[in-house]
Amino acid sequence: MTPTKIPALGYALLGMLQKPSSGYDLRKVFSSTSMKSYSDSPGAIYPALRRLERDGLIRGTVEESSGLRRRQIFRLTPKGVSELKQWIALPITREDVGSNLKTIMLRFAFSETAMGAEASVAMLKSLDSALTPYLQHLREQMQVMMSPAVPMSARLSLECGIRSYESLSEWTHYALATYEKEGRKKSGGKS
Amino acid sequence: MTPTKIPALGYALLGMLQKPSSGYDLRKVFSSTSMKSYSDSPGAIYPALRRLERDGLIRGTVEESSGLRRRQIFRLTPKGVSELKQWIALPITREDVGSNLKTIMLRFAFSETAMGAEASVAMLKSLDSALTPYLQHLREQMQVMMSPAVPMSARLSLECGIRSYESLSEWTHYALATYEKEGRKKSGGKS
DNA sequence: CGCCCCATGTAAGACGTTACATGATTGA
DNA sequence: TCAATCATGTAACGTCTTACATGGGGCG
Repeated sequence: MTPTKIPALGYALLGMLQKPSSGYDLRKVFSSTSMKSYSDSPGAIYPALRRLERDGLIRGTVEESSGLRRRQIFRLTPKGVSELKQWIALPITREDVGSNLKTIMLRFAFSETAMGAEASVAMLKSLDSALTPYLQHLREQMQVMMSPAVPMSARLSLECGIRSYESLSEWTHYALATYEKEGRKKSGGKS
Repeated sequence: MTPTKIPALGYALLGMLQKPSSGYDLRKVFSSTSMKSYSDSPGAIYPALRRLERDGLIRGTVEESSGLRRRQIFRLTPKGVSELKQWIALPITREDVGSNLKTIMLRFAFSETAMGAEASVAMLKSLDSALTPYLQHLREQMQVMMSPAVPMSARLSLECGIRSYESLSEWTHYALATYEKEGRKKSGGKS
């Protein structure tokens, strides 16, 4: 369906554009948050915006009224909204957990606004499921690394990864509990 | 001094080449570990190796004796060794901690073989120093996000980052303690 | 003999980085 | 009026992705 594959930066922009913004606004957000890893340079953002517009996922309208200067405000089109939702709802695999964790967290951050709390909860469950086998895989690698031939810094480095995924696993449970609490508040105490 | 800037993949290869290997060997390691995020495709690795060789950082020699088939074994040149050391010894800044953590951990993993345990310890201390202000920065962002206008998934996403850096901080202390223990063992109990 | 794995490569295209360019507005 | 910031772009360059190509070796 999607004619061209969208790179990570494109999806980050789509997610941000759930609130209509100019390219400059987006750049500011990108450079002031951890999203700067998706590039905050104009040479990346403006071409990316034009590609998204070319593909009909966003549309820009010039704003003159605000007295300042020609500013292009971009908004998601219906097609853009559905593309964003589809990206967020993508299944989470063990491989993703290993190499695209940043992207997964970005999708999660956008999930509630784009698709509601149920989708966020679903993502958390999916993430938790992918995490278990991945952690097991890492622990197996640790067994291999226990040979004294392996330098300690390499072993510690792997240990750092394991700890970080353990902490992530704890976070998923914490986040799920948080959503449960919220749900009870909204639907009235049914104790 | 270095004529061309070396991308992350190049340094990953340099580090791996502390043990002489063929391009195929490297690919296998890359795809079977978390280093696959530096790309495990031949279209990236072989050109990268050629660039490193062009810049005099590695040298490849054909091996025929093993009876199998034409295989190029690459080794670090003295220039390559010093480039690798210099990369590992780079100072760790708050910004690095935010956007290049993966690279930092890779440098640490290589540090002991390349420069000895003292360098690894120095990296850990440098990392710990950079971590404190970065964590503070994240906590300040959390204050901003406490507004109810911010969707919970976005807040949780930031919380995940904070926890992950807290866990990293604990790991640095654990790793430093591990090196201290090692040091005592080697230099004989001076209790 | 055919098939799959070893081991190496190449070509097209898309993308990001870097650096520069442009003009209009605000503040000193 | 000078500098800085706002807001947008463009061009060159290098690199990665994807997909394909090549040829020998072992195995059934």
